[in-house]
Amino acid sequence: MLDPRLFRTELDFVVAQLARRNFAFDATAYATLEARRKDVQVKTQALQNQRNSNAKAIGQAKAKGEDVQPLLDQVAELGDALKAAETELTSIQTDMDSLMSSIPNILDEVVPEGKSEDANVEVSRWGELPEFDFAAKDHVDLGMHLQGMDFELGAKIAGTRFVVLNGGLARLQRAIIQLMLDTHTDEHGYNEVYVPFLVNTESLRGTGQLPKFEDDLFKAHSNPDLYLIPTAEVPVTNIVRDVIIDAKDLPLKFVCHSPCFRSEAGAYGRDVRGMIRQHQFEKVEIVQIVKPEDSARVHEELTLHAEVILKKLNLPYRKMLLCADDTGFSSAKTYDLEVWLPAQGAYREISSCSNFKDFQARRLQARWRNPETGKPELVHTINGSGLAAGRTLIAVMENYQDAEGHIHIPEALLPYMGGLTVIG
RNA sequence: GGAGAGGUGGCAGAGCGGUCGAAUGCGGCGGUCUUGAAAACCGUUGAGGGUUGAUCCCCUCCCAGGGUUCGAAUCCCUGCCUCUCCA
Repeated sequence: MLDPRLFRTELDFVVAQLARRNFAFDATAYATLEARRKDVQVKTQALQNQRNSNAKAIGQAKAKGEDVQPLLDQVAELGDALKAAETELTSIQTDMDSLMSSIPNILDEVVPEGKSEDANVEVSRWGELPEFDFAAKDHVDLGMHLQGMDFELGAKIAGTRFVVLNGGLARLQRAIIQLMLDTHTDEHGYNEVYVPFLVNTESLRGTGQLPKFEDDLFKAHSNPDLYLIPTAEVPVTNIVRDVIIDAKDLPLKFVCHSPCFRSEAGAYGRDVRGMIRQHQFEKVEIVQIVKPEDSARVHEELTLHAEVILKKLNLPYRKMLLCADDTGFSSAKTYDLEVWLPAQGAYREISSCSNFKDFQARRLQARWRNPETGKPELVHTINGSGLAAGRTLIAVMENYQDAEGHIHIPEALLPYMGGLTVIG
């Protein structure tokens, strides 16, 4: 949610900024609605004031034992007028709210213009690409060869875009998750949390998935108020919903491992092969709740925290600054980390680190008490995958394969593999 | 699954349908006293919104949503949540 005051005071600026996203904002319709809101709100409050003073007068007259019937007659029609005004105001406010909550965040000034991922800007690149003296297999061939990855079984049990991992590969994914959790808690100072994987509409509204992106979510059939989380960002960030945080407790740093569930409604036919795009995948999410003045710095820092995992696994990657059109609805600025997949000969997204500034905080009413003003002010929220575990598994498999189709365990994962050094 | 109790300000805890945004205690903040601190005493202390140049002022909020009433924290209905007892 954007600051309503911004719309009242700098409408032209807002319209121009939203245009960068290709978001056509109807300023005229907004202005009309806003004018009506003001008008009806003032009217309603005047009527409420009248009702209150009438009631008070009647109470006082009654206390003195006076006859209140004349007063009662006097206020007879007030009730209907007030009810009508309140109904109209509520309806305007509902319209205003749905309008406002469907508007994306304003982009950071450094975000490049662009209408597709081709316009994303490479910020940095790390690692040396592996060279094989044989034809590198992709993770699907490797996984089937090792009898550790079964898509047909996933399809039988659940449907398309599901997988069953078996034996060493199942353990490898768990090792990857543990490495991430240990690194973020022990080395980066995050607090590990375990959270619900089903969340209510309030929570999804708070982080921005609702109302616009319901199609991307799985909804619980028996309880229409519950959805499977598309990312741990939702439950974790909602920890601070409706909270006023002490300045001394900031920043709050959370790390959370969870499964993620996505309908992939807009992705028919994309990445249908393998584990790249599944309805269910594991992810370790890192989240920071910070003072506004810190968010730009922390966004860089948090992205580096995700990069540390790739470096520990010695996986080549590049960091991309997403362009205007590729930046998510709630985000002001996003870095994607893309890992090298030898079989595809391409870099693929493995982490997305975003600075939401106060956009989520305003929806969440997540605030801190600024000691300088003494007032509650909105926090900034920042999060990123650190990393997507399923895709990390793929990357490890493809980058650490040998000519026999065996997977050599990266050194950083050995402590978690129970003595296993090679899968195959 | 059955029976009951309850959800009030940062916390604890009052509140005959009529100056109740809400007693009181604790905590927080400011002050007096003190060499300093503690104690004691005095004062202060919720959030959102409207209006305004800024105050004043006004509105809303006592779990959520409806209802009754001139008037609801208080009465009625529904939902959510918490607790106790029984199975």
